Amino acid sequence: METMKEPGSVNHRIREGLSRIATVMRNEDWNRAKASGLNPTQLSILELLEGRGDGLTVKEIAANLGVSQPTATDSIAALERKELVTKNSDGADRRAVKVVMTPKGRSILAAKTGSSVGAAQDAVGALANAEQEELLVSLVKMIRHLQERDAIPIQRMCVSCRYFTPYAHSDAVRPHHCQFVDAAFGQRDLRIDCREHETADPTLRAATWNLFEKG
Amino acid sequence: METMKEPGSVNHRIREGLSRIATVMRNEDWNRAKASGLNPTQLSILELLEGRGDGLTVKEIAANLGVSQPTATDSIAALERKELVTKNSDGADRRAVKVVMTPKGRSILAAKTGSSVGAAQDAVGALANAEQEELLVSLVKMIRHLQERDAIPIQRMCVSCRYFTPYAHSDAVRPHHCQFVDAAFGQRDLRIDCREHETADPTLRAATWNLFEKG
DNA sequence: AAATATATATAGGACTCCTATTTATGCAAG
DNA sequence: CTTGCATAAATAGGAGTCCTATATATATTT
Repeated sequence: METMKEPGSVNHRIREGLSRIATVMRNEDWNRAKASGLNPTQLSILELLEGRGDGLTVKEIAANLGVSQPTATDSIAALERKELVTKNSDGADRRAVKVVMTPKGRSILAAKTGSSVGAAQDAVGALANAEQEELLVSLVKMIRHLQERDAIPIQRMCVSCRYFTPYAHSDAVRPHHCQFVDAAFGQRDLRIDCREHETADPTLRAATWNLFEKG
Repeated sequence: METMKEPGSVNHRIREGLSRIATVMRNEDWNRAKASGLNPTQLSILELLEGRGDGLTVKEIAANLGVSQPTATDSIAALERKELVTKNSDGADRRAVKVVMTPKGRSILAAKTGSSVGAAQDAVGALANAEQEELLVSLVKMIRHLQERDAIPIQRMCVSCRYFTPYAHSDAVRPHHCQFVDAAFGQRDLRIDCREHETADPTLRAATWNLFEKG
């Protein structure tokens, strides 16, 4: 469309759109967090720690938050002051620490979860079911692309999980199979952050992806 | 999927996915901004001001950034110190100020724009063309939903523009029409932030949306 | 003219976020 | 086994985001 006045590719416009929605989500995060006496960064550390009994190292937390290591140290310190996390020494490496949630941290998280749908999720709800599914799959593809390029830490998604077998069934609604729970499930149930996730080795990951993408 | 261990709706998972990608984008923004001696907030104010000769009020900037008004004042002050914006008094309302870019601000923005594709846009590029189009349309729908609920300021999108006529042509590739440039264009050219945007009145907006959604 | 509403600015404080550097380990090679 | 490089986290120092509450100046309404 050279006739249009503005430059820019679809990619660029999609980025713009994502960015607008991200702004709304950041706002919602503030409100969600404030209700627990936290700020969004602190809350997302808590969420990150959820269901990871062994905890995470400072470095891992920094990578997941996409901030520098000293910044992660800062925010973890803020959570320590509030007694929502503690640091255990990592048995294997005495330089490292494992940050784990305290019971108090868990209760704060439990109180918050489940409440508050928020405008952004509401906007997703305005899409037709088929569109939601397509959107979810597109996001999975994008995140997977980022993972392969080390632009994002490995996420706990089905497509990188050793328990996942795509298109194991001929059922159009529930074609996939999760060996962990030994059950069939559909595109719209693809996990972005599954507690039971276990990263498959690169060979299996590649094979799984191949199957998944072909559909 | 009650058989799966984790709770959560598609909405929730989509939100998670959006949030992961937002983290990557935030990181890229840091790098883009740093290259200009700015930080992401300052850069996005500059981008917001781009192509708005009259400038924007502090309040409008705060709304667009999704932050409180004093925070906007803070960041604008930081930009003033760097002489990238100035405040003009608004002729109509002497309480208000119009923040406008200085030539120096414009040159910084010009230097930056066009460079740097970034991992997030790259990930969008990994999607098939049809998927990109669907993704863009889904984002437009979501943003429009947020606008209607005042959860986001009016964006300069085609679908809220008085120059936009959806499905004016029978051409499957370029069904839409922009009266500003008097040209046909397609779904993948839908603008998220068009300089020429002029907000249609609510009645026209509703009618336009109706046409657009029916497809 | 008084009361109310609106647009910014100010004050005060917690915290994010960075880079550069230090400290304590870990690991590898001579 | 010790010298030396790599890595995990902490510290130091500093700019700036971001909030709430409040003050100030102007609009607007009654």
